[in-house]
Amino acid sequence: MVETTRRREIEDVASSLFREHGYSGTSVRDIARALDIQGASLYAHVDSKQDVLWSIVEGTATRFESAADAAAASAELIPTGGPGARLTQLVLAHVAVVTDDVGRASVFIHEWRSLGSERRAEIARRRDAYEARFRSIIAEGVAAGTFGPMDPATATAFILTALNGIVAWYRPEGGIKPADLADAYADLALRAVAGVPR
Amino acid sequence: MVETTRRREIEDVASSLFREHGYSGTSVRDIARALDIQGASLYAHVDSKQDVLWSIVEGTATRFESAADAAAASAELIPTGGPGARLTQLVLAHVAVVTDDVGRASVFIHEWRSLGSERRAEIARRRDAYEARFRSIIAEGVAAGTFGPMDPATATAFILTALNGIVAWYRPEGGIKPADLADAYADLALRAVAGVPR
DNA sequence: CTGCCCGCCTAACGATCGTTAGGTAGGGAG
DNA sequence: CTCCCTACCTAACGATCGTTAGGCGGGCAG
Repeated sequence: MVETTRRREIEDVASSLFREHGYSGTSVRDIARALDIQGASLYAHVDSKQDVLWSIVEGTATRFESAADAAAASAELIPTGGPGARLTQLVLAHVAVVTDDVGRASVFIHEWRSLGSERRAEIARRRDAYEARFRSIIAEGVAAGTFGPMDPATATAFILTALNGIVAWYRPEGGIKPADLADAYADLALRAVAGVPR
Repeated sequence: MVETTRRREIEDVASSLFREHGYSGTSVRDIARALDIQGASLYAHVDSKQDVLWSIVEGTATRFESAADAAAASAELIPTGGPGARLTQLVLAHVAVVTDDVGRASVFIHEWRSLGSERRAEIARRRDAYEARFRSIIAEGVAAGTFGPMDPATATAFILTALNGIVAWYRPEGGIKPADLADAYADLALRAVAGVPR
């Protein structure tokens, strides 16, 4: 069950259907119809409908984690890289992953609850760890006086849900360049946590 | 089809089930089981499953609109009420509606796509109008130099999705007081758009 | 006491769900 | 030419979907 091209096409159309109608709201025959084949023919390429969801969710989780790793590594290279620079890199990386494939990102963000309990637990754990990257940077900035004062967990929730909210409105054909969006969102996120002269 | 107590109970359990499993992922028999009655018995109180979704979504839309009206009226009374004060009132009002009934808010935010096309179009129109309240205040602040510089539409998307993201993590029993959350989110939103000394 | 209405019941309908079984056309390899 | 494998097909399965029809008990009004 390890195809390359056809399997990829299946996950592509499944992503956009899952994004639009949800996992439960999309039938196997819906996915097949988008590929101009019969519903039962899909089972030559996938084990089950859950299998398709898992591939999309797990693959996207890995892409987010890899991008965050790369962002942390690149922030390490900045000589003056305090919490502000590190948070900026993390936000830029997150937005890039989202805009690179909005369908898959949307499914990862919203449809992971439809997974079976063991797989759902794994994703929950990895999401917590991912969120902790943001939270610890913000906590560090608050402790150093660069940010805040504020509750790091609340600020993390605010920023991360704003970034994930991109999937609710962003359309690649809409004319907004991904890099511009990432820069704008990094500015907004940074200002939200930055210490303010009151 | 205008019950008071039983109908309300039905929409309450439907809200939490729709929130957890989505509209498509929740069956009429699931809703009935939570009320300890048979699936078919629900039809003594509602016209259809879509009817339940519509009641929840339409009622919640109205609550958001009313709260925003009240927020605008209260901001009017503040003598020094510039865009900052008006945006603060709007954010406080929005967060209050969300925390007052997270289940209904979550369904309104995520499940309106499952409505029929005419009703979906109505909600889309009302959401656009609601979003425009935020956008015009931000645009005004940017024009006055109080905010920005930034694109008001992008900033609106950032803030509004952050506020709506509350439904993804907030649990009333979690110990966070709604008023504290609203204050913290208003601070974060205001700082995000505030002009920054760079 | 009688009758009615309200809230729930059981039974069933046609449609659609995810999935399996078994078959077939066609192209590339020997 | 033959064989096989890939990619698809038709047909069907049991389960579950939203919804309708018709019945039944119990409390309230007359």
